[in-house]
Amino acid sequence: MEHEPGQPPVHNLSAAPGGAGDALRRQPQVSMADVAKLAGVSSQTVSRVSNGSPDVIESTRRQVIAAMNELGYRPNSAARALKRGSFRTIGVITFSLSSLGNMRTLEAIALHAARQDFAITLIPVTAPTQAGIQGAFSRMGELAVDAVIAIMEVHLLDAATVTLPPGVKVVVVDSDAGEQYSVVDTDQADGAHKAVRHLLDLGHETVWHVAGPEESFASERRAAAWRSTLTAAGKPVPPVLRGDWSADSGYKAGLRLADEPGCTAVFAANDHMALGLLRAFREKGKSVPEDISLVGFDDVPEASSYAPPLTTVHQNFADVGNQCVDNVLQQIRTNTTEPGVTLVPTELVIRASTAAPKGK
Amino acid sequence: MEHEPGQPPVHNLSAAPGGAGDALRRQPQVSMADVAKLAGVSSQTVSRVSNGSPDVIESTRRQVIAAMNELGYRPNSAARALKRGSFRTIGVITFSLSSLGNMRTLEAIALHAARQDFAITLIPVTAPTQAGIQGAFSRMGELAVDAVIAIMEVHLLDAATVTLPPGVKVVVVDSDAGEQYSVVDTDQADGAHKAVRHLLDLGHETVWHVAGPEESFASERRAAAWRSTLTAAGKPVPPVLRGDWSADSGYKAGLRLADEPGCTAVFAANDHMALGLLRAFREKGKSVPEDISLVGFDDVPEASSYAPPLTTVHQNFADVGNQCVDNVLQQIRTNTTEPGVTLVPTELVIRASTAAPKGK
DNA sequence: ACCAATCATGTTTGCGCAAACACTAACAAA
DNA sequence: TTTGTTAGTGTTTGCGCAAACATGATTGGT
Repeated sequence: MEHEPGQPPVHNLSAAPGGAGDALRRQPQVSMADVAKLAGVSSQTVSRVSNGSPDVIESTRRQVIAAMNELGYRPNSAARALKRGSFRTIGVITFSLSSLGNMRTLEAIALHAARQDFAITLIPVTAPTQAGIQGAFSRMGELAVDAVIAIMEVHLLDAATVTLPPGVKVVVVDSDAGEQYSVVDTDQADGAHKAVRHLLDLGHETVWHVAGPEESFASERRAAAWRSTLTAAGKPVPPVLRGDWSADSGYKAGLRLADEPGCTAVFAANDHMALGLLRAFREKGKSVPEDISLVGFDDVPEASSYAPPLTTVHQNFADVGNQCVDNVLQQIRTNTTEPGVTLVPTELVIRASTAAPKGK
Repeated sequence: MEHEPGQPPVHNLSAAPGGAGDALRRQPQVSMADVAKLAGVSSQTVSRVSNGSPDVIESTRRQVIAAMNELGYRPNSAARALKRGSFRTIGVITFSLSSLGNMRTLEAIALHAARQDFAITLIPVTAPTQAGIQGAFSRMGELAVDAVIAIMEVHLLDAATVTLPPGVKVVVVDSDAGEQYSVVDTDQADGAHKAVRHLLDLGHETVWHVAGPEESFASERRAAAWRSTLTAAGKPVPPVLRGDWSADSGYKAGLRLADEPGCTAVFAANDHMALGLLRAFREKGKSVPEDISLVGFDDVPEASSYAPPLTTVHQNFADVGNQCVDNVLQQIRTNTTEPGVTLVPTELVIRASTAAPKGK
């Protein structure tokens, strides 16, 4: 077996060139030509080695690699990108990263993309305004990304007259724009359904709901699923309380709910609001789960340390991220744009915040 | 005022070119030459307009911009980077993003960099191993970033034989490697000092400490400051309990602490562990702050909804991020590398989890 | 009217790389 | 032998842009 075909590209060269001297001005980069000269081959051969072409005889390859190491050669990705017309880069547009879910998703995206040798460029959007998004997409264009993953509410995306360079693929997270874009998201409806079903199965007459903000698709879909599950079970649908995802808003909702006589079961649209509810119930002298059962959504790491440990719907953010990358890469490879929705399943994690209602 | 000097670069061109047709293969990008032809000028003039050179007469500029818009021209950043030798990109290396602090810092970095027209490339490191870091830095080299911000424990950085291309600047967060690198970090010691001081001032005999993992510099510095504050006050120094930042580990520590007879005040190295402590104390029948006072660190958004609302040390992650970017940009501009430590102050947020000890 | 000093623009060049093609040597098939 | 055939390598070319320099068109000063 002389030189097996398709050797992996030679990356990861160590040993930077010497002392960089004065290091003012842009250091003359070591180019393929330099390596070629030292190795006594043509620069094209260096290119071939650098790209793992199988058509290089082993001895030559070794010489070239030796020369690369000696000079500390690093491929210049600008030139490479210029020539190839691709940076192997995916742009990720996000609003606030401060939501746990977004961050986890981003992390998974970055990891998964790296695995396939794609880099991630982060384009943060300051304000959820037309201008903000417009600017982000514009920057995208300049950055010559091969694809874009947008982690945001899609109605904002629509509002902006998106002017992506033609040929750039888009995947959207957290939206219902499956007809226009490729969408990947947690199966919100299924998760909410499981949560409500669980409470109903325990024997509760009905389930109250503390929803997230109206602008959030995730919130709206959880609410819709809550409602439809109740309706399907022939249970009354109590009025929706609305929070803003924060523990504080949950606390406020909890204060009201604690005074609601018939309320024995609550489904909070996320764990942080559930935390607020827990606090409110405690202050009002309602114990969980004896007086009121509570289910959250997200399964934040601390959920098991809430008092009591929270029954909640686990979201698999890593999977969402992976799916995004796979989807986008697929689009790049096949050069097609395929709208559609990919749903990532959830899992109900039952802990100590739910029980059968007292009377039963 | 005909044409004021130094007009801002023309970015943000709207109106993508028409229908992209079949859109297979790499779309022939609209180049400066195309714009030049349409505008009836040389491509150099287009370049000048694109870069906001003041040496272009207003009428010409308008023509060029019109042509740009008509064709949907977008500067090709690959070519630009090739020519200029800079991508205007900062690489950010992180381990897990799932820590609140890291993600907040990252967000601030992204926002602040964008403000100065720098892009962010995310380089995630899977495992805290030599190989992992090595790989990340290697990718950095290929990505031709102008600078690197490493959000990680620096001992890992040291362990890797870092081979960054010469001329790339580095800033490290969360480390004490101020002699080698430029370091930006929360003033951990001051924060911990404030926390302990607060408890002492309330009249507690001493303060117990639930530390983070030993590998963490943040954890170690908080612990050191806790110790020195006690010592300076002439108080006994109880043994350190050690957690791993998780609420669960805090819970376990809390179980032990609750049985400790003389323990009336605890300083937890982060809020999540404090949450676990709270739960343990509750289960053990110890009430906070009546029996035991507790201070956390981080000031996570939910801290105010803990039971009771947590007194904690607020970290200004946004500031850390901004400082990182400023620092790195400064290094790029002046082309110098200046080791040193920038400390971002903390703030003690007093809520309901601390009080004077019962006897007093 | 002359020259010089602007100013606005055009021309040439090459950044580093890899696609396309050209070439050579070695060997097999006819 | 001649003619492919292939494997390994070299040569040319141009990606899109902007620095450097060149040119032409205005000015203003004398």
